[in-house]
Amino acid sequence: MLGEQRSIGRRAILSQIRKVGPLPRIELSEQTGISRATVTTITAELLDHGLIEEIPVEPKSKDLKRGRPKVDLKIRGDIFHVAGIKLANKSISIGICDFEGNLVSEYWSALPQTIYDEGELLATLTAELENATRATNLTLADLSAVGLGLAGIVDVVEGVVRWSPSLTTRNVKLRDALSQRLGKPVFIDNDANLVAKAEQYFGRGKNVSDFIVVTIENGVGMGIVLNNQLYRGTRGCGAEFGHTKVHLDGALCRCGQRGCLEAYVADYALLRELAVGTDMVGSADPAEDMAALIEAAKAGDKTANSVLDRAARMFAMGLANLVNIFDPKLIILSGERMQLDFLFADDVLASIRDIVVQVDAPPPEIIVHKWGDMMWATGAAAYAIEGLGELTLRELADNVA
Amino acid sequence: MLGEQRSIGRRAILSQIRKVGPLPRIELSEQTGISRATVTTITAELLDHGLIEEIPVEPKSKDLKRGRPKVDLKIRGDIFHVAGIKLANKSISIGICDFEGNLVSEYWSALPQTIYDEGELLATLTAELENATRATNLTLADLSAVGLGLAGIVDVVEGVVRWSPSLTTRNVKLRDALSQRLGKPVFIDNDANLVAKAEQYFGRGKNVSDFIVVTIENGVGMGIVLNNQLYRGTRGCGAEFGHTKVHLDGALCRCGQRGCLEAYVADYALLRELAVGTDMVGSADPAEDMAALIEAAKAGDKTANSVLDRAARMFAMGLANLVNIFDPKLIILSGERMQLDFLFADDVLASIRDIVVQVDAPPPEIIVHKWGDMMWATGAAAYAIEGLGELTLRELADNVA
DNA sequence: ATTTTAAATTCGACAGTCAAATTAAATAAT
DNA sequence: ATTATTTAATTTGACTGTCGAATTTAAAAT
Repeated sequence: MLGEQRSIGRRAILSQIRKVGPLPRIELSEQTGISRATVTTITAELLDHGLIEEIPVEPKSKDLKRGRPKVDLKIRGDIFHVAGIKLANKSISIGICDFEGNLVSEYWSALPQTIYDEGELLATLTAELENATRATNLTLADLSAVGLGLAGIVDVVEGVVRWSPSLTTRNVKLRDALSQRLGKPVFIDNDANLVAKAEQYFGRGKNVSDFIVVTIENGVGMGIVLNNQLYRGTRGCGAEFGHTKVHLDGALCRCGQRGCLEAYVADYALLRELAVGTDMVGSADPAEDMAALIEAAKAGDKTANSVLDRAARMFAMGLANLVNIFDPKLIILSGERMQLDFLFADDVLASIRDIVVQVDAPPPEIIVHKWGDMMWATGAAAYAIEGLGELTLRELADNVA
Repeated sequence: MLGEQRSIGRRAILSQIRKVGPLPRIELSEQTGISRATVTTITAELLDHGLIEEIPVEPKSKDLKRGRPKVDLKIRGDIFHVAGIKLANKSISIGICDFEGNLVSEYWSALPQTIYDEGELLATLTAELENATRATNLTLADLSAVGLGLAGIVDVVEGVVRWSPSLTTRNVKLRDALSQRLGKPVFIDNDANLVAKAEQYFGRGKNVSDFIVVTIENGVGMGIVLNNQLYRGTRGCGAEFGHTKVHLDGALCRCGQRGCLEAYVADYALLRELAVGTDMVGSADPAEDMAALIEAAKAGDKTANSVLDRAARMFAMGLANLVNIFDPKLIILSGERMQLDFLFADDVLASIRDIVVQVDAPPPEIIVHKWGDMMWATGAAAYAIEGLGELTLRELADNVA
């Protein structure tokens, strides 16, 4: 209980500065409800520790006013650098951000393997991190923290990967192992959650307290933000949107079960339908086949349209269920795969409105947000920034005490 | 920010006393992390205002120990009495509780109408409340607050019933209207949420921070407790579990849409299947028909079993989706309708385990909790108690300030 | 009676917030 | 140029509230 109150204030002020960008103390006071006096003392502390900085001048804003000019405060970007890593199926992407969240450097690399044992993965991650820093004027030692996202089931509290398609063994204590190896704090999470983090920090969820992010990559992922924080189930395996059942004894899913949403909307689900009775597919590359499918549909091919149509309707049904369960303010469909545009078509989104319980209030906003390849890594970096900020604040509290 | 810290302490201590029953100050201190000194001052305040009381003696516990004996503190039941009202389709039940949560009196009455305009409903509620108090040695004036639950979509923050099958008009400001009429605070909510409240305060969710309650009455309802508090969507229309879609273009639901879970598991859904091609149903009373259906199934009738079987599997699928989305620690199937036992059969619950994403951690516990008729009203009363406690604490803070 | 033990209270130090007064830094007026 | 005005930020002093340590209280053990 001791020193707790000040910690709350510090956290409130720091996160407010991060959220609404450069702003003067007086507005901080108004927005947080903390008195000017206290804002002064807290910001002095944060300045002292280098977490924030005053912006030299404010070049003469809109209208010239008299009185002592405001002094803007902002997060000091150059105090820390962090790396965000997204480990994908056969590739890895790494983004290096400063503490303000500016992407300083991007790195992408193909990987020879898809599945690793713990030692191999640690070695690979370390090596690729070094590669990524080489492209900048930084070294590995300059990074203050690392965020890592990978597919699978991740116990965030313990830092353990319960299961991942990228790992040969279960229950790998990846966070601590990597942290020890790198000599700096590491934060790991499921990759769908990282997209939610990216949206929350840098994207369309920036000032929204409750929203849901649905991603389509290979599978269908989901991140839930409630009350400004990521909701993870009790075992870290909630939010398995792709494996919610949309049909009793339905189509077979990669996971071995039947009727999963994923088994109706993922690449493989669409392509296997075409495998019988058409010659539309057959190249070795699924991406190529998907392109052919979409092309055919656009050209008016009835079979192709039928396949895509059902997928879209199943997807709409899944989304409608999310609305019925969560009644969120906002759903963000986030991803980079343009070829899945058909799932995000306006009429799909419109049809959701019809299969949702009706109220007088406006239905939740559903928006499509297309990101580049770096989105995932950015989310991982956001997670590292958040964790690092928390660590630093705690350290600060201990120092003062 | 002023006086806030003390408020936090007060709330923590009061709710801890309520949660773990009579306990001495020293344990309060340990459990809340608040120092003994502060516990003394806060409990003194609460005692002063009559919210809690010391239990005269603790008759000599297990082993005789020396030292100053502990003095247990408990919520003072007789300081307040509240009524909880559940407005059902053609009946109303009212429970009167003391501030400790003890059910002092139960009342049930059939209603002549199912749907009311605002004035009629207010009059009915007031009249029935008076009837309910008549059975006790209390009068309406002795009630300090009233909780009311009814089916429909309720905006809890504004106290407005957006829509209800019991009301002829939409957007009725029921809370304030009833509050004004009765001259005491009123709290209203959706009835499924009230069951969750009942479980949280008096039932199986007592010391669980995150759980989901599914109720089967006429429809299928759900209440979600996350982080110790009820989750309501942004428009107060989340948690519509009964209207999540389990089949694309599926069975027609009462709500006019297709494929709702309710359209597969509710009474009317089962009976309408039997209406064609069997003579199993046909009495005027659905309850009687349901009994006949279940009887036939037990006797081995293939059609009856087929009907019940599909309903059970659909129900399991819906529950599995909840698990996949929320990954809760606990799901409580709460209700009184024994005739729906088939939905709660062990093999149904077991089958859920198979259609849920597998992890090493144990799957969520799914328990069946059968309550009596008063459950709903008890939940409404719990809501009133909670709200009243909050009001009283706020008042206390203002008085001191 | 006296000692021992443990709960509860009291006391004084300290942390932290805030309103009000003061200082700082700019423009406007003379 | 100098003074007045205006507004942001800081400083000051009062006050709230928490906590550890010392003290008091109420019992059993000696």
